[in-house]
Amino acid sequence: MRVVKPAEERKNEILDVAEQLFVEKGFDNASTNDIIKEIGIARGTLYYHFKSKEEILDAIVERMGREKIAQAATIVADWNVPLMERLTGSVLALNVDSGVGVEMLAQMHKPQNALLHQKMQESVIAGVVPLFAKLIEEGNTVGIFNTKYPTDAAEMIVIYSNTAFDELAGLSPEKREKKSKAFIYHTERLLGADEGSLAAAIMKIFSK
Amino acid sequence: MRVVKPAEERKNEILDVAEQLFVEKGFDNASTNDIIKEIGIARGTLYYHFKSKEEILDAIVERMGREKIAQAATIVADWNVPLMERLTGSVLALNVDSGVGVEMLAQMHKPQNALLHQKMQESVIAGVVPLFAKLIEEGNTVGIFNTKYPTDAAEMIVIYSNTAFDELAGLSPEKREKKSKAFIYHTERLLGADEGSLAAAIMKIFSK
DNA sequence: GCTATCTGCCGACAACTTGTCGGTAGATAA
DNA sequence: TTATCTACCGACAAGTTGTCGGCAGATAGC
Repeated sequence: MRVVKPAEERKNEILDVAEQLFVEKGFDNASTNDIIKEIGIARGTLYYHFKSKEEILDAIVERMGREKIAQAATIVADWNVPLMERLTGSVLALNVDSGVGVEMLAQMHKPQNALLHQKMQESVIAGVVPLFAKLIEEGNTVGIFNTKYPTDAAEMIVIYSNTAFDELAGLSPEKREKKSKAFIYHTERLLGADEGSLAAAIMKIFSK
Repeated sequence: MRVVKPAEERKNEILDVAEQLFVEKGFDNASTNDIIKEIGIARGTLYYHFKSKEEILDAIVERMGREKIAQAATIVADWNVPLMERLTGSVLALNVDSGVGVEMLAQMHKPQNALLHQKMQESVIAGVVPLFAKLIEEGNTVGIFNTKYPTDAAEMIVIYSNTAFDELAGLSPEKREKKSKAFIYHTERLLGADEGSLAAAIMKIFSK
């Protein structure tokens, strides 16, 4: 018996299942057969909605990226919150919180998911770096930051946080503590902020 | 007619061809058939020397990583050269020079090669970061650097340079110029070096 | 109400993939 | 001179992605 659904619905259904499988087993190890069996549709149906496996991956990345960027954007745009907290908050959102769960992020950093991870990184960088750059420029004029290259500083922070935050997962509490402090320390330096100023903002976020 | 070679030789032959194909077409798109046809051996021969395609990749990464690390190590250990130049020299070696050519590095950063790239990055980071960290500590005691977290600073520099240097390739000369300057600027800040001190060291290297 | 079309779906099939395995050639050892 | 051991061979199993002709059921046109 065949079940018919509107294209958008089926597409999302496929993306949901594929996303889970890709993250869980890795893009290469999860086959299109796994996807269609899980949903209970035929081969042809899958290829009716997406023209290749890679296109499914791209759609997933697009979707996840959009969510993350949107989330960062709301934080960045919240004028009620001090500048410094908006910056740290959105960096955190990008890496630990975010629509996708923590365990998912960990999965994404496994070698099998290198492609997914890289595409996500590109997507997020493209979307978020400009936002951060504006924030940093704002900080420049306000006087809490001081840097000649806001965009590049933003890029460096995003890239590093993205690759370093998952190392954190497998570390002992002390090492994690140290690495986090180091990250904050270096972010302050990159932005030309006073030592400890960012750390203070982060404390504020967590005490809320 | 069958040609017999000592295992080591055949292994290297396979690695050479595989490396070229993986970089050129991507790990997934280059098939083991491509490899054996190019060399002119049978399927069984390939799997006699390597137990999987992935093992071939790992061997390639291992070999490339070893070369890069060795190269960085020689530069770092050259006591005749000033500290600052040793640091910049080895960062450059890691990214633009090195045994593998420039065009190869560009290929390696294409999405198809995400896995190769990621594994290489891990390998290089593990090998090079400790070297850099020592160098930075040395700079701390000498007084040209000033940072609380030498290891993390080293890591940040290596990771960022590794992902940012290839963006450079596709940029206009002016943007490239600006991005390079930004990178140097940020490296100085991370290390707590005087502004312009690293830039000067780099000039020295290129004027040689 | 009766076709025609259009949308979503089906599953067999072609053309690949990776990895296995029994067997073979030729150098080396006994 | 025979046995063994190393490197090699190629057919094959099991699985992969993507294609394609055709079908079912809602919607549109008459």
